[in-house]
Amino acid sequence: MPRCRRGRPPWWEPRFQEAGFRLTMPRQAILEVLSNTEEHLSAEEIYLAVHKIYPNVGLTTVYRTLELLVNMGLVFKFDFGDKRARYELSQGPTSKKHHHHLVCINCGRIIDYTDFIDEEKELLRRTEAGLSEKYNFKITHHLIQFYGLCEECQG
Amino acid sequence: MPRCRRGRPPWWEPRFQEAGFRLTMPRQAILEVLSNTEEHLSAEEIYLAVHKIYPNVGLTTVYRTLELLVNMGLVFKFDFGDKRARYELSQGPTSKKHHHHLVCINCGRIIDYTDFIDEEKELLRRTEAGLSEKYNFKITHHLIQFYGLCEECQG
DNA sequence: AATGTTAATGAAAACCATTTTCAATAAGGA
DNA sequence: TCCTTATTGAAAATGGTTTTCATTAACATT
Ligand SMILES: [Mn+2]
Ligand SMILES: [Mn+2]
Ligand SMILES: [Zn+2]
Ligand SMILES: [Zn+2]
Repeated sequence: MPRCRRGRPPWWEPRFQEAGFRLTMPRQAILEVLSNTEEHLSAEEIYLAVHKIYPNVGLTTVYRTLELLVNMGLVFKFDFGDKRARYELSQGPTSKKHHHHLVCINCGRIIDYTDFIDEEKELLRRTEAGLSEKYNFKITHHLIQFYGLCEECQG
Repeated sequence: MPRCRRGRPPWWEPRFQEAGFRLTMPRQAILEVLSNTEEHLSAEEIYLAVHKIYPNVGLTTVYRTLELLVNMGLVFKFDFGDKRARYELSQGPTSKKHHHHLVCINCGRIIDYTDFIDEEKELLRRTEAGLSEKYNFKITHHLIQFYGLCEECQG
């Protein structure tokens, strides 16, 4: 199993360095897969993608790596209601910023949206401030999803 | 197993009537349990509560009934990240209205909040309207949860 | 109140995404 | 290159939820 050293060092390398985790080939492969997709992949989907290039990487490692990446804050883990966790790179140089999701309850399609987030941001800021004070609750993050029917699933 | 007929007919009776579902004892017992709690119970917790009064009601029936109630819109199903679904009566004469949740990532405590929902409502309305138009997405419902540390889990 | 139809039920087994176990491997420092 | 030990893969276990299927009971009809 050859070491993964194609091109320039990826942006996540220093994150592993400073955290003291080993930057192994399976971990790099998983991060590459997540970097090169627009979708919200499940663990098994990531496993299959990695498996094409490195057939000896196991599903267990995919689960373990994803847990690590979530703990490191490099990856977000979502539940869109289809009985399996789905993962998304939390950020990155090329990637989009923080966003919320539209979830089609018919076909399962996920739409990222950032459009109305400016109005939302202000509300969120106020709401979080109010809640923090009222309940003395230290908010760290939030989950906002809208469910409904996508364009193709209406009519 | 005696029929459940204590006191005045509960508010959900007509909902079963018109939907053509049979109002059985296990179903009534489960609705009673959900009516008499402030918590967000799991299927097993509901099962245990029902089991105290009707030991012959099975866990399977609890799951099936909850699925039915969710489909009927009488109950909401939530994922608060503790590996099991949690359920809450969606409304009712005495119950509180639509609300969102604060989830403590340390102790798992769930706080219902309705306080800042008036400001939120307006934002939600605008956001949903904008999203609907932009993506031609017909929004039916939403999920909003704030995660963080509750009063007792800080400092 | 008795009957018939069939939705609803309970116990056990199956399901399946995820986690754990454990011996083998390899990343990175010395 | 050698050592330490974090990391890995295969297989087994886990655990919440669902399915199966024979039995029961809700309730519309007598
Ligand atoms: Mn996304
Ligand atoms: Mn609630
Ligand atoms: Zn759709
Ligand atoms: Zn707490």
